[in-house]
Order: sequence, then structure tokens, then C-alpha cells
Amino acid sequence: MAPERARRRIPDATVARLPVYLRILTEQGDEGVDNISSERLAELGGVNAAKVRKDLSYLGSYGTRGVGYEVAYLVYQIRRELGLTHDWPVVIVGAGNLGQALAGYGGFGERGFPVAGIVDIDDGKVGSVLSGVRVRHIDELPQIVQTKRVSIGVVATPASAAQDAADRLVRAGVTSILNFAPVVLAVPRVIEVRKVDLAVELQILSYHEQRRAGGAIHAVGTTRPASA
Amino acid sequence: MAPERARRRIPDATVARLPVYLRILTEQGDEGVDNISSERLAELGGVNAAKVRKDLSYLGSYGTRGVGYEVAYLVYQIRRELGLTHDWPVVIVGAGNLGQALAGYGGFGERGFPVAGIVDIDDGKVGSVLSGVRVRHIDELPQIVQTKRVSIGVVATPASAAQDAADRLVRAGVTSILNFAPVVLAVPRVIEVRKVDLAVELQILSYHEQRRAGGAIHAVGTTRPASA
DNA sequence: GCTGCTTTGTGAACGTGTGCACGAGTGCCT
DNA sequence: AGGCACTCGTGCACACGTTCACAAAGCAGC
Repeated sequence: MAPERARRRIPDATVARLPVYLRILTEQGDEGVDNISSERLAELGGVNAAKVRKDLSYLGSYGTRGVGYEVAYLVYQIRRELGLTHDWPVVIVGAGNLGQALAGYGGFGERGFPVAGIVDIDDGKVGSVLSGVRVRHIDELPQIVQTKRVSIGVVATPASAAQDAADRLVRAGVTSILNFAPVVLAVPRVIEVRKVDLAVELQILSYHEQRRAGGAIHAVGTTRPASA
Repeated sequence: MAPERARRRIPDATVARLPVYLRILTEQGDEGVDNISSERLAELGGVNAAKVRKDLSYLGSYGTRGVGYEVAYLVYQIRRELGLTHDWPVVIVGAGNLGQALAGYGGFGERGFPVAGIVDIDDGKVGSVLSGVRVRHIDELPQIVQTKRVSIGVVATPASAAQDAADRLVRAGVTSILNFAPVVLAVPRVIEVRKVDLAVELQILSYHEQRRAGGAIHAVGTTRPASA
């Protein structure tokens, strides 16, 4: 049969950029662009052209020398590689400020991640409806995950409840977690966790602002300052 | 005067981890812990102990061999290095779903990033009050930035309006931007931009799920499929 | 078909980040 | 005071990621 492609592991850094290329390519496709060069794609993506070519080369040799890449075909290949050929329902834990915003944010469903359910531990919130999805009690989590075949969970609870939420998600059978709580989650090795932490992002910006403002004023001294 | 500290450039990877250490150390301090070893800090932060020591060594030699690090002092040093010795007011552009959630999310102000203002281009939204902050028209952006000395802007608009929002922020004098819109912003070199993209995070998780599930099922054909 | 122009795909060099391993310093106990 | 147990700080080797530079491959025009 077909010779199994060696499924070379795609570097993390590349995986993180593929969604960006995908979005740009989709936009370009909608605008009627049929072919695109690595140079142009790099420009739109804010990266280096060589990087684009190397990234895309991990998918296979889908470009045409002297011409560029066929947009539609590349979109297909990236979607296939990212597993976006079918929907991935997600379940949101936590119906607070953030959970509500996430549920209301249309971007989820449109991009292939429909909200299969929202759960909260607070009976006061259970029953209310957010953007068409009814909030259910967290005890129903296992049932939701099973019946809707959910493999991605979103933790949108306060920090203090995040670990419990993660534990419940894992027990319910979820294998990937997107964590918005400012906590380092402890989960089994096999569970894939990604973290989005606003405070961290702001503090990184703060570092650069601080450095810009006063950091450079002091001339760089010798290697070892007085440690007294 | 004080001997100018040697301000060596701190690696990006380290800067990204310092906020995590800071949060853990603050928590530990609140719980009455006075000293902490790199081993313990690593465990709580989900990283390697050697990495913790190397990261902290960029700040200076603030540990005590045989004992560990004094929590309070380390908190102080990290805060100083990250520029968290004073508040950094932020201005939010976009009072939609996300902008509202961000304004309502208490974590901002508490962590030293008070919301100096929210602006929107839609007159229908101007005037309403979100979590105590009145939404103002985007034309007032320069004034807000100037009077409140804002250097960090948050883009919480739809993708189509994000570049315009960024342009306005830059023109108003902001030098760092946190972008929630799924767009690659074009800004002057000197402007620091960080991006938070939910779709990208989910697609990365999708990649791992897909790989876990069936990545190996379909054998991909030879190097070059028919390209018509 | 041949020439010249364009753009891909990738080897190789370089830079950044990680983790080990161990010397060096510190506190405690006798 | 001396020995021991502990933990930091860091040199070094290795892995990962980025960028350059160029041969290979395709297209267009004559």
C-alpha cells in the first residue's frame, strides 16, 4: 500500500505558527488569491520567508518552484495536519465573567470548536442561559464529555478552583486542557495543557517598559556587581 | 551612589517565567513560608530546579547556599526587575464582549494594571459603564493616554478593527500592546507587542489530539501528490 | 529547445534555551 | 573547631530553533 509517510514530528515552534499561516491563507483565498509565495506569506505573518518555507516543508513538498504555493491546497494540508478536518467540541468549566465571555465569543464555534457545554459548581448560576448554552452543574461533566465526545476542556474558574476543575476534567475523560486560571495545573503526563495568563503577559510588557524607561539609564557595569 | 547593577539582558524565556515564580512566591509568603529552595519552587512552578536557579541568577546572587532563597526578598527583587514597583495603567480599546470581560476581570487592577479607560468607536456603547469605568469614544484616546500616562494598550476589538486600533494606540503614545484580535499587527519596531489568540491555542491542542487519535491511520502518499 | 528569471527546499552555521554535574559556600551538630 | 549535610551558582554539553545561502526546479519568452 501507500508507503507510510514517516510522520516526522513537527517542531513545537512550527505547530504554533501553522494556525497563523492558516488564517492568512484562508483570508487570501477569500480575496481570490490562488497562489502565494513564501515571501508574501512571511510578510503577512510577520516572520522570515525562510522560516515559512521550512515550516511548510514539514508538511511535505507542496510548493511549486518559481511559482509559490497554491492557497487552497495549502489550506487543506494545514487543516489536515492540525486535525481541523472535523469539529472539536469543548466544554467550559466556570460560568463567571470569563466563562461567559468565552461562551459569547463567536470565534469558538466558527473556527471548529463548538461549545458542547458550560458547567459551574455554583447552583445559583446553573440553569441560566449564556449565548444559547444552558449552564449545567459540574457534576454533569462526565455525562457531557461522554455523550458529546469532548476531548478539550477549558478552565475558566478562579485560581482557587482551577486544580479541582482540572481534576474533574481529567476524570471525565478530557485529554487536553486550555487553562485561563493563574495556576500551574498538576495533571497526568499524557494530558496536554496550554495556559493563557493575562497577568503574565502584562508583566512581560511591564518588564520591557521598565527596561525602556529606566533600565538603560544606568550604564552596564562590570560583570559582577557588589553583592554585599 | 549605589553601585550601578550590571543590568545584563535577561533571556526572554526567563522573563516569561519570572511572573510565575513571583505569583508562587507571593502565595508562599502569604502562607508564612520564609525560605524556599529552588527544588521546591521548581516543583510548584512545574519546571526544572536547575532552570529555576539559572533564571534567578540573572537577577543576582540572592540565594543562600545550604538554605535557599528568602521569599520576601526574592519577591522584592523580581518585582523590581519586572518593573512592578509601581502601577502600569492600561487602556482597553473595544468595549465588546471581550473588552467588557477584561474590564470586569478584577485581576487587572489587583496585579498592578488598573484600567485607566475603555474606548470604543461605536457611539452606541459610549457612555455605558462597565465595572465602574465609563466607556469613552475612541477619539478621546490620546487624551486618556496623556493625562493618565498610559504606556500599555489592550486591543480587544474584532479582527477587522484591530489594525486601526493599534495605529491609534501608537499615535496616542502607547509603547506596548497586548493584542487579543486574531491578526498580525503591523507596528513600528520599537513597539512591544504580545498576542493572545484563543483560536491558535485551541488549534495547537487540536494538533496534539489529532496526532494522539489517528495521526498514523492515514498513510500519506509519496512526496509529491498530483498537483493537476 | 535554450536562456534567464523566479521561487522552493534544505544543508550548514549560528544563536538561544535546557539540563547535568559539580565546585563552593553556609548552617548545624557534636 | 571540625565534619557533615544541604543548596546555590555556573561551566559545559546537548537539543532546539532561526537564518543564510545556494542548488534544483519550474515558467515565460523567443
